[in-house]
Amino acid sequence: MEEKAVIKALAALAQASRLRVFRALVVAGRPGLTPGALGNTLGLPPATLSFHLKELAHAGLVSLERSGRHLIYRAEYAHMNGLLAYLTANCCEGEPCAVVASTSCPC
Amino acid sequence: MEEKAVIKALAALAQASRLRVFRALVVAGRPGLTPGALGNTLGLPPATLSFHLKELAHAGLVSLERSGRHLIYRAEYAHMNGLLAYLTANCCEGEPCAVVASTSCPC
DNA sequence: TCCATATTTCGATAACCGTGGAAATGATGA
DNA sequence: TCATCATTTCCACGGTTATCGAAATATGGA
Repeated sequence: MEEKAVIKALAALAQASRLRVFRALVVAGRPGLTPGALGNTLGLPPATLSFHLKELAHAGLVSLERSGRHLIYRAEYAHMNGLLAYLTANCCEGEPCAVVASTSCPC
Repeated sequence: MEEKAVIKALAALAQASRLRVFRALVVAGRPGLTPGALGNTLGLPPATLSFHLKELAHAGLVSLERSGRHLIYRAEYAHMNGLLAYLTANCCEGEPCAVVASTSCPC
């Protein structure tokens, strides 16, 4: 993962409404959530929510799929894991160190 | 870790200069680095670097210690790990999932 | 005490970001 | 085709952020 993508992802998450949206999608897992459901849960007006979802999608942290007249948003676990890995890479000059924020999420 | 702290940490990292500073400190490990060394490595003017270091310190991502006429900045691994854990908590509705960004860094 | 070096604070500027109402777009079923 | 519901785009406002030169503040050594 490149620095630019990392910064975009971090910036996307560094905002209360977006972090909540993303967390809700992370918890939701495979089935994902529609903007309507997210809006109800989090109490965000449609325009605001749409703005933030686009921001998250741009950052690669969520994906969307149309299903009838609904959209389904899902967390992109691989991208999130790339982000975590970037932050911990080459930690501590090779000293023994348990971070190496693991792996991938096969949800 | 609370949402507010998480957002502060993410915002602190969502900026190229700061991310580079933090990464340099993560790699440096226990010995840490002085602002002078960071400035040389990253080519940042003193005022800019100082601004960013304060930002990182405020976010809890780095700590500093005075040593003679030098300051030593270090990455706060525990805080970083708290951040990673927050992002992956309760992932995927309890489906089996390898994320759970591990543990702590005993560097 | 005084100097040289390390680092921070001040201040000004330009650019970016979050918010949400109102209007537009897109999709479906009748 | 039309009515309806879901979602996005447009727009304007106020607030926050990054940058860095110049000046101020440590600190230790001579």
